[in-house]
Amino acid sequence: MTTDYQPQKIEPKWQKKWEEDGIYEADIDESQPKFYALTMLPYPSGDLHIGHWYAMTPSDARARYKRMMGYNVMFPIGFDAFGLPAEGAAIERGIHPREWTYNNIERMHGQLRSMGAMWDWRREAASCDPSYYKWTEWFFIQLYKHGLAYRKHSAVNWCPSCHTTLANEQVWGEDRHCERCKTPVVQKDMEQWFFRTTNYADELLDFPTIDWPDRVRTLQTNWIGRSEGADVVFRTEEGEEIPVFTTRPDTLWGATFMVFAPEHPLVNDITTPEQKEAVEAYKQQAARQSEIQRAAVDKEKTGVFTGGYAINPVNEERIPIWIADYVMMGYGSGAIMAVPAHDERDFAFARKYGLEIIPVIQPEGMDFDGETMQEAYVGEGKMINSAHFNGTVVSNEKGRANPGISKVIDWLEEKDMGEEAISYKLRDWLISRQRYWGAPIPMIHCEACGWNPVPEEELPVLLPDDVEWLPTGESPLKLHPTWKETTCPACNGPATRETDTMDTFMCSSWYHLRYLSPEYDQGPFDPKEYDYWMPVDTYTGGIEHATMHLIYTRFFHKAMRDIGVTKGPEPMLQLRNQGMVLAEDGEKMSKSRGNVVSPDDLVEKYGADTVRAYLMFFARWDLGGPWNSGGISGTQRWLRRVWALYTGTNPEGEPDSGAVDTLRRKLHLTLKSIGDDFEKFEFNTIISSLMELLNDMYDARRAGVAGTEAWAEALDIYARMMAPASPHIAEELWTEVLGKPYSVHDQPWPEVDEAATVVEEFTLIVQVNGKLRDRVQAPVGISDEEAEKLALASEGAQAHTDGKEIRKVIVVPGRLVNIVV
RNA sequence: GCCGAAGUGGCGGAACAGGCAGACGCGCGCGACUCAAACUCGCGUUCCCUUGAGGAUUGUGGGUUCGACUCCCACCUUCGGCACCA
Repeated sequence: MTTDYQPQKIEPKWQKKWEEDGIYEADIDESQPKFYALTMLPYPSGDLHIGHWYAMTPSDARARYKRMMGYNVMFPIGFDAFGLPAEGAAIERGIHPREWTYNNIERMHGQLRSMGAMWDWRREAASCDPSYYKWTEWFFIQLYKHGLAYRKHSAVNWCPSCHTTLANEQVWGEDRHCERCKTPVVQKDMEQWFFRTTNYADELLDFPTIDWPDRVRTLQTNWIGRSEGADVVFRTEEGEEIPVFTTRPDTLWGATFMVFAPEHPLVNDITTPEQKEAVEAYKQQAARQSEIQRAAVDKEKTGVFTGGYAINPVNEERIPIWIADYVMMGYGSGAIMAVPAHDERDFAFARKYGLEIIPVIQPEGMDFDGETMQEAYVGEGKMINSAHFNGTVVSNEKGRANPGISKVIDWLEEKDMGEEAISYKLRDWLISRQRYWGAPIPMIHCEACGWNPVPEEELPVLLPDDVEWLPTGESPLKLHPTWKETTCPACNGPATRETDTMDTFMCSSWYHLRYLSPEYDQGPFDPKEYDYWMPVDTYTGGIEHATMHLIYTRFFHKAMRDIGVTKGPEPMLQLRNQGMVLAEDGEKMSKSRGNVVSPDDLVEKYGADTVRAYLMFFARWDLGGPWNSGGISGTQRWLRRVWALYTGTNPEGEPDSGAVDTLRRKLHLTLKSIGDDFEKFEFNTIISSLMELLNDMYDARRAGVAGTEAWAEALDIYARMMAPASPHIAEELWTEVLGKPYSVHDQPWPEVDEAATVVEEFTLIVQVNGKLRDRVQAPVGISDEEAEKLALASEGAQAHTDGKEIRKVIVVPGRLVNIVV
């Protein structure tokens, strides 16, 4: 009667039935604990690739496991559907971005269904849908009304290939390239919309209530880049204030010159006529350089004297002001006090240009001389050359924890020369994009009234359909003849709409909220759904979003909490990152390299259950690694053997003594470890445990266990344990082969029978000098003395202790005996 | 340069509150089934040698310990992130 395992037949059948029956539809149910399992939403590129499968199927398996554990689990899916590739298709092939996007979504629906995941399709959301971006616009207005969205003129990152500005987080790597298209960005002076992420810098550094990987916390912490120190006000000779930020106010007496960023607004005022030419030349060169990119990493410092002087407030010293491109306009105040004796960069600069070096911190037993110092001293010591602070101890601590720094800050504040200050590397989030396919920024500009938000009752500001793309790559919104013409909400006079759209990371900052109630039209989400489901319990996705999406979405949540829209400190309680599946050659998969692994082909050949299991099995989920096409036959064989075991004929015979206990013990130990592994996201060992148990079940069947109660129990539990990883075959075996009530996915996770795992005997390891010499069977609970006796008497021990003096015997109860000779 | 992660058979990987290294799988070898192949099944598979009561072995070198893949110190390699951040 044995038929072959035919996934191509069973899988579509069950997928259809599960969806028709709505078994994965999760609704509010106060009688059950809720579990919101979320996986990062895909961009509708048109093809679900193996990386999506690698990210999603273990997340699905774990959501299924949680469901069987008695949680009311919601596992939604949707599309991050705005973005540039759709416009690329429009330019290249003349297809409207909407059409291209929805065609792709349609195709990906099929692919997502082929996975056999427990998506609740009723909760699907696509960010490009007007019913969605209406609320993206609405959120913008809330941020604007609460002073968290603002417009400013500044130097911004421009991607010449995408024809748009980018946020700081979206510029990557040494060559400062666009995160999306890898083109090096250039600097442009533009007026743009920003969100005040920096208001939340300190709160974003705090991860008290969430279980997130250290790696992500570290990346975010470094990205936010908090430094403690002081703002100190220097002055020009004319009395103009020059605020500077320093982390080392204790070295103020060693400031022998100042350095301004070339773009610093005071440069023109302080430059003397004699220096004008040199300064102008340097400024131009610096501007050009930032455009060509600063190629050299360790390039030599350059700079030019402005001819101007500043007064150091602590000692009234007159010090020269230079400009140099190692000072950035975007950090601190764009000007620094230079203390060459105690800062490596300032030291290099001072030596090169022959500037004075005055040591002000000195460790015990040293006698620094500015003329002869070989390098900057950055360690601890006592203050010298610092007036009444001489002798003050300076430690290696940062900020207030350092007694020297702390005392100087107190004194500066007392004398009104400066104050304690904290500086961050984090910049405000630039959200304007000069693109068409994004959520419109719902703002209107009027010559008379300035900027005003579109009245909320007029939302959404819809994207116009009749648009044209020029080969220049410019946004069609700007070029549209009438779209931007409107009236001012304040004075009713003629006004123009903002033609920029929002960064798509704004859309993805709140998609987990739209999933709650994608049809809801009284607000971005139904508060009842929010109160039941939020926060997200488990969030899975790639590490590459550590300093982009994952910072933005935390900011968004906190800002909205302060505005009164969301609740609680954090949106996602637990985060786990999967690794990346590389191509078989160890390189990144890409169409141009031709090394892409297609999940569709694999599903067609092996079935979804095999692909799912292999993705869970072939690598550590958090690390990923190169694809190995050969290995998949192993998981395919496993499922075939499972099938054969359930559908084959069993040999006649009575069970061997002990075989039943052995099987039950293994069964329940496996059950226990699989549960632990699901909790810990260790998916590879889940599959290997199932394989191991299967081997033991074959052994048990050979030993005549088939037909016993324990055998029936094993078949029952095994099918349930497989259900999360390989849902289709589990259902077929459960419902059709075992004839149990549909559906296996509505069954509770089996309970571990602790009694079954108990053993009477164990293998006692006998070591001599830490080396394995024998193994003997011993009863559980054996006394240390008995164990020692047993070990000493063993053959292996005898051979290695013969004629030697036994110095010591260590007994580890229930494990081993180590004899030291 | 700074921060972080990872180094275990031919390969992917198991095992770490310190206690049998190499589970599970791929690959490979031998055998069974077959006219043959595929499938399937069984056995074997860390390395070395003088083949046995043998030795070595978890990137390298030290250390702690009766005992180290696991803890500590130093270093090497690979991969990610940041990069003149004052």
